[in-house]
Amino acid sequence: MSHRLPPLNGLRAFEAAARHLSFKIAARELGVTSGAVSQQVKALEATLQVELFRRLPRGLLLTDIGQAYLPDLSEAFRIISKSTEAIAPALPARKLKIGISEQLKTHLPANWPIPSDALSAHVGKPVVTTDLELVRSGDLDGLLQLQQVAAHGLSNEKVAAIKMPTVTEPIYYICPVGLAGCRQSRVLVSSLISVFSDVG
Amino acid sequence: MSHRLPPLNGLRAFEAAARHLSFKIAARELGVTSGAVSQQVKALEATLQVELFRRLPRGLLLTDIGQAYLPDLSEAFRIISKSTEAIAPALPARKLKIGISEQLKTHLPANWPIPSDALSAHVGKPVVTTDLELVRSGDLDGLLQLQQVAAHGLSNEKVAAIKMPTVTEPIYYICPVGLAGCRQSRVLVSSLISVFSDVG
DNA sequence: GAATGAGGCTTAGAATTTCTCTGTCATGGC
DNA sequence: GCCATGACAGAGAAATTCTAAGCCTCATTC
Repeated sequence: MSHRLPPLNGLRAFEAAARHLSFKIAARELGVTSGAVSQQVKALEATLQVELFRRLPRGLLLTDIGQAYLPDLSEAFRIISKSTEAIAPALPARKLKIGISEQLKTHLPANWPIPSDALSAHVGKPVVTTDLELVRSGDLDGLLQLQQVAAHGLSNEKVAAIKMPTVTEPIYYICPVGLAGCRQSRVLVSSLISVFSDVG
Repeated sequence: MSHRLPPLNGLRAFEAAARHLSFKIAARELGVTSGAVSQQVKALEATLQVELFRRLPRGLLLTDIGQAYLPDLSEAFRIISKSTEAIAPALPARKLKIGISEQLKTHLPANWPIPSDALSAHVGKPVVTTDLELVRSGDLDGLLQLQQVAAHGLSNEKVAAIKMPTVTEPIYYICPVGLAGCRQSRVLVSSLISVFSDVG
């Protein structure tokens, strides 16, 4: 059986907004701006030729059609979420935001993480910085650099090494303690080991 | 309840390929190239960190994981398809491929159909041509032009009019008889009437 | 064995979609 | 009246998706 499906990302935006009756809150949940949610829902309404929401100055009301649509969509997404969890228990919540030092940057490929590499699903494009405060504040999830620095309160481990002709430079991964052993971090570390060398 | 969802378009590609055990056939069903399906499935596998297919020189086999995933996905898409049908009975199957004459083109906005307009969900970017054979062969779904021409075997109707200072130019819509009254055509015609004038 | 066709893979770049940012508008509360 | 809130709109940036072309591994035919 072949399905005829509307824009799936638009459905996701609608479903989140319908649960909260708010583009603003849905945007936060989806990790995008409210303008993006607004555009997605509007495009979906145009495709379907139906009105799903009544817009108020401060929030949304579901139309009867929107109200009828929501339960099935929520159920479908629940099925997808549940079955995805069953086959891939550790689906990453989002990509890690990593900072890398200028020095380390020269050793990495220009478009690291390589788009076709599995790591790119777990780590976003890095920011070039060594500012620990960005990690402490939560703006970044971690830092990768070649210098060892004091990083009180954070996990600070030697995770890989760059073998050069005369010396071996260790790579340090500094991140909140809670993220140190998480799946994304583990994938990041093993990717670094395959690009460079183990800390051995 | 908030869902954690993998790339939905990737799921769509996987589900179609899994039903057919063929990227080629799935591509035909989805209206894209097999390369596109291949890339989508590969990206999904990378995100989930699982193998969903075993690739053979001529076709696919599902892995155990892929086999486990398929029924739930098919069910979720069936729910979405069914509930979408219930609220929007005439979801367009695809966008109409329309040819417009050079002359008519000068009267239309440069980026017609306007992306934010409802028509853009029903009609793709037009091709500039007056070649009726493209309609007969199925390469185009219809032609819009200002000259009346003989078009045996096709529907050939005056659908709107351009009011100029000294004269009124009718717009002719030529298409296969079967498409003349379909939803996309009707949206197209009413859009032309709102841009220009009724044939009155 | 050689030639050919089938279908998946890969890559680069084109095309499209999605996103962000900024400013506007209509409230709603003080 | 002022300010805050949240949806809307548009332009352009960013990301994703797509196409086209060529490569690879078979499987079949001559």
